[in-house]
Amino acid sequence: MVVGPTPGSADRQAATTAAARQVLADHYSDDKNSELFGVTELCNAFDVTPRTLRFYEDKGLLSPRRINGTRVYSRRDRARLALILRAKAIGSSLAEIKQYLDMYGQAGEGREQQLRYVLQRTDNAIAELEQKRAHIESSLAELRIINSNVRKNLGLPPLELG
Amino acid sequence: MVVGPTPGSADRQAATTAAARQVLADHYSDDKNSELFGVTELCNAFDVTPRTLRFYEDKGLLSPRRINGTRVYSRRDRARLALILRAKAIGSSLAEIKQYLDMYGQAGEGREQQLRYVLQRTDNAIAELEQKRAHIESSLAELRIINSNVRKNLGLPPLELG
DNA sequence: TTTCAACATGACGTTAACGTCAACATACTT
DNA sequence: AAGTATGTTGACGTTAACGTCATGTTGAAA
Repeated sequence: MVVGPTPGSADRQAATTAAARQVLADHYSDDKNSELFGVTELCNAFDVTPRTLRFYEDKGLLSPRRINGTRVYSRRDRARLALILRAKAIGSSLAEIKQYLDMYGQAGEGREQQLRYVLQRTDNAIAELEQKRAHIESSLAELRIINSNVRKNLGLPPLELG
Repeated sequence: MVVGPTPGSADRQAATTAAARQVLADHYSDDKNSELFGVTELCNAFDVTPRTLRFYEDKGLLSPRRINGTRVYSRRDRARLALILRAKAIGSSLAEIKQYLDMYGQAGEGREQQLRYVLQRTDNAIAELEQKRAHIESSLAELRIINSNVRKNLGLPPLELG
């Protein structure tokens, strides 16, 4: 643990990595006696409509269990939904997200051929995400200059570091 | 100038900022005797179709001059196109991009009321971009764990730092 | 038992972002 | 002059990602 006024970037990265492990753990979870969620519950939690959940199910992105016809979502389903929405927020299509979710499925088992395929895919996905991040950094740099200029013209102090 | 084997993050940020200034300079350029581009020229350069350029023009994102009816694009138009495509790549809609481009327009002049409005908008845009970046960082962290696990299972060395 | 709220399943409608096609003008080459 | 390349404008088609009904079912409350 590091104590101090400005948490270093190392801390942030460690926290991010820990969060990532949790997401993966949820994803791998066996779903046996894990807590279950109803459709409205999930809809409220993630601010989506039932139609959206059904649409994702049609597209094969979600596959909740059915109890008497009614959909019941597991913790794993919930984690997948979170991944879907996050991926959407950075501009991925549902088709891409489907591929994306496959990578979260089985990274431990499988024959060598299968493993190499997963490896290839994650390599590509990582490269694409880094590319997107670079785009964002560019946009941020430009907006900060504009922002700074406007602030100067208004006689305001500069922005704090985000 | 810093010389060394591993260019520090400070260097990268400086380069990014410099690039950002250039983009803004292009955007502010007067367009008088600046080099001009034809439609196919731009299409090849950015890998888009003429239909796309016309569509953006209809939407008010581009407004090239006309010479004898034929569209002629200035350096400024080119810069705007680059901004459009970059914003698209991180999941912005054309409607959002239109707002976005407005912020690049005039950040120097305008009455105080106008300036404060621009300030507000850039603040918001910056916050949203940082949010997207956080999403990307999360995805990257997860994919790197998966990638690392697969590599371990294949007896391969870990990935180099991106 | 009726009633009611929450779920289900089609089926059709809608918006964004272009693709595609037809028909025409302009300009340069042969 | 005739063809060919390159541009223009409609106008309609298409795909993704849902929204919006209409209609039927089911479990719990009144």
